[in-house]
Amino acid sequence: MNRHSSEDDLPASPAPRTTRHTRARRLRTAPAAGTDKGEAILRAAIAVFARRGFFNAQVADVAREARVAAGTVYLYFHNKDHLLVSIFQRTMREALAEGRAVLDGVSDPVERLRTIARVHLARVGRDRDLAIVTQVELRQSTKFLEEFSATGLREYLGVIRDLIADGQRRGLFRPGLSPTLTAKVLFGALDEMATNWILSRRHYDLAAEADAVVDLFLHGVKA
Amino acid sequence: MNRHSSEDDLPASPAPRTTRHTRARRLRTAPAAGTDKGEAILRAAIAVFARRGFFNAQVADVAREARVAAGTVYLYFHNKDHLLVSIFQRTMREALAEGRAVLDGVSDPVERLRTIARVHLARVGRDRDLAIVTQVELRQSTKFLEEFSATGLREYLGVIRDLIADGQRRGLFRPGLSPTLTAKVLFGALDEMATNWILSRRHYDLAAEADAVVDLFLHGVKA
Amino acid sequence: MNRHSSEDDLPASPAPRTTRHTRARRLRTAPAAGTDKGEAILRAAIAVFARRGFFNAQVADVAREARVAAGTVYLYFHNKDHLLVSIFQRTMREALAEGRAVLDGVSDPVERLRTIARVHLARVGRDRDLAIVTQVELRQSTKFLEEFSATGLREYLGVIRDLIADGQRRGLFRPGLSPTLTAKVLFGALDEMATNWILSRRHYDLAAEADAVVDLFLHGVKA
Amino acid sequence: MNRHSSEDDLPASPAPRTTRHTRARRLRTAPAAGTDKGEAILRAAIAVFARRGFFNAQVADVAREARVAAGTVYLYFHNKDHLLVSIFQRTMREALAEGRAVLDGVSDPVERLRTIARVHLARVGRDRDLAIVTQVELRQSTKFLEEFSATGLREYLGVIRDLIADGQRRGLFRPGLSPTLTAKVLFGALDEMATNWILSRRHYDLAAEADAVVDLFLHGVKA
DNA sequence: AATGAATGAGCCTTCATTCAT
DNA sequence: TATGAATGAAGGCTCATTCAT
Repeated sequence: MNRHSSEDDLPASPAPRTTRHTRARRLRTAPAAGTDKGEAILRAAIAVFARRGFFNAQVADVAREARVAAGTVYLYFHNKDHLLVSIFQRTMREALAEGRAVLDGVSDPVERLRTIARVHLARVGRDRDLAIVTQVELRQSTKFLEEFSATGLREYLGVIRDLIADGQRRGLFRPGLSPTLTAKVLFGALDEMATNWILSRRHYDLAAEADAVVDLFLHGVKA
Repeated sequence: MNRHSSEDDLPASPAPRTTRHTRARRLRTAPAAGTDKGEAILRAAIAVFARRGFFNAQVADVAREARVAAGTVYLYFHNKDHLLVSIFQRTMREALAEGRAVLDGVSDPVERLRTIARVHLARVGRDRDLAIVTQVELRQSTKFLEEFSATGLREYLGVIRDLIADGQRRGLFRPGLSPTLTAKVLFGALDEMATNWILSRRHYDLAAEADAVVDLFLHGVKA
Repeated sequence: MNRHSSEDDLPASPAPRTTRHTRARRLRTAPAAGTDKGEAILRAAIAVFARRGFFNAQVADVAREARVAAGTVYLYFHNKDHLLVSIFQRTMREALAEGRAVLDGVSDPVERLRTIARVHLARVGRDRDLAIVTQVELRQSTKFLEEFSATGLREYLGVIRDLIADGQRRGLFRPGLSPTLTAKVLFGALDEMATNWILSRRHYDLAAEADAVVDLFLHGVKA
Repeated sequence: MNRHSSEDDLPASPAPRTTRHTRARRLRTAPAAGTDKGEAILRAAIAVFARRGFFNAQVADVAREARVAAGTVYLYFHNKDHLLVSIFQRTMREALAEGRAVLDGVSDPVERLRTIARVHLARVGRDRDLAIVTQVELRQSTKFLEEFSATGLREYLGVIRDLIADGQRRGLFRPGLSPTLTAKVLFGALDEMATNWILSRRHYDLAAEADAVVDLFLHGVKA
């Protein structure tokens, strides 16, 4: 983790230069998924980072996995770090987009909770390599974690927090609870389920546990 | 993370080498805490790993922080990895010991839950550097995480799981809950509180949140 | 300075390739100056080499400066070295041509000396970028220097040497002097004036010093 | 020529740390010549740079020539550039010291001139590898040249200039001459003799030409 | 036991050059 | 002719580890 370059967003095919003298390659925000080389490199990075860990993975490994020359990686990403950051940003953006889309028609706080939990775990459970990267490799350093925390997590916790507050206003949830703390508890529970799933040898259905977690979150353990 | 050497336990005062070129040095299991150089090196490692991250920290940094020559580190620890593993093992052992001691006279499941939460967060909140290492640096790779999971976490979750099952038997907790999942949820909640505290700029009292978490865990959010 | 390709001369409009995969492209000897792309590339190279130094300059920089694609450079020049060699050869040729033209009607050895010095310094002082390349960048390696020495310098020194010998024959110059050494001394003096001018922050008139140098060369320092 | 590190002076055996936490290795100014590793590396660098040119030389080559591991070079020099800078600084310092020592008892301006020329050419002629480095490799970039100019050359020219001015005051030299220009002319002449000697295949005695150059400088070419 | 100079394998990144379009 | 995306060899530098003292 040498230098940080969080300026850019997602990689893509080297974009047509808008100005003549663009030195630093501008990278488009959304590559045509599955079509171009940047996409292939990013996929390769996910696989390689998951397999060997970010620090042990070599850029050459990623290039090989993407069936690309080593130098080509640098046409699409500023450096090794940027690969990880890009994976994170892309994942976060897609997750939040999916979440918002799914939550769109749901106004009942309880139902929203259930939806969030299901989408969260279904997403993680869908791509094990990606899950390893986001659940493990991304949390390598406080630097990344802080970025993670500052960027995506804050927003995610915000959604839950608002939902809780809304439920309290509607009289559905206990008024004494701190929405912030409550949001952290739910996220922590889901995150732990995810991490446990990754570390488990068994390939059980992670999403299937969403309802149980929400049930516990709603009613507690007390009889 | 080059090679792995999980064979040994905690470092200690270097035993006399039996042969001249003993590659693997024999390290006592339990160093007289706080007394010898191995202890100083371990403390230094915690500080340095917290400050710069495990991968960016150099063994020479740790040695300097411990006011010791670089080579000396290798008299007490097999390699850089072993420093991290030792920190983890020592922390885990102490945490479990403290937990057991405190839980010793407490039989009421609810009270046990409260105790666990308080001790957990108080421990993390007591030493920020150590917390950074255990909450962040230790989770760098699946390799470490798996060891973490296999060694300490399993036991920790076991304690909670048993407690839940006991509560269920006593009719205190809802019978339908999976003790295992329930344990993960509680651990996840506490762990998230801990990680959030580390990433937060504010130095609030982490332990103070234990009761709120337990209350939520016990009664859920539902009104 | 990877490979050397001193076979060819100046770049020109790319000749039609005879075979499909002709590795060495045939380049005309004398491009229509100022008209074609090769000329633009050469100019760009001078600017870029002067600005960043030959080794730090990238071929892509030259291409960008010439408003041409990177690959186009290779249609006109064999490789990066060839750019430098071409600059040198062109400059040398032009300098010698100008020198000969100006010296054409001058037969008096003293006047010839004065003319040479004036033309030399005026030439260097006319184009600072080019001067940087010829005075500094071109002298990077013994390889280039040897070529420089073998090609242009030898001829240049020859002109001075003959002039000195002629003057001696005419009884104008001291008979004891070695024409060769004397030529080197004059060239060294002029060259040093040129290099000093480049390194100086002040943009004084270099050519204005020609007469003083010649005066010194003619009469020495002795009172 | 990537980064520049002109802060330090000559390399030497890793100096005993004065303070405990010296991160950046301080390098002593004058290594015990011929005794330590830094010296050996510097000698190796001169040989390798002379043989292959600075840019084409690899740090590994230098290390091999010095019979040292590649990493060891970095214990004594900050980076590749620093090797070249160190050669230059050391040479300059020694040359100036020798010059001053030899000039010490000489007050007659003419004799001083003769002495300077002899010492200058004798020095260059004494070590061909070193001469190649200082006459050729060191003049690679304006960056180095500027440093060269600013550091040693300025002082060198200053000595000649003062000598000229002194001679003028004493009525030995022509009053109309600019001491500065005159100094450049002499230096340029000597420098050219040196460079020519390097490029020449014949291994003639460079120092032997000193008197002829000075004679020309004193009396000019005019009969 | 302790030191710290020395080692050398390892890796990210650059950039001259190619070639399909 | 022209393009510029792709290539991949090359090399400076780091740093965990060793070992002579």
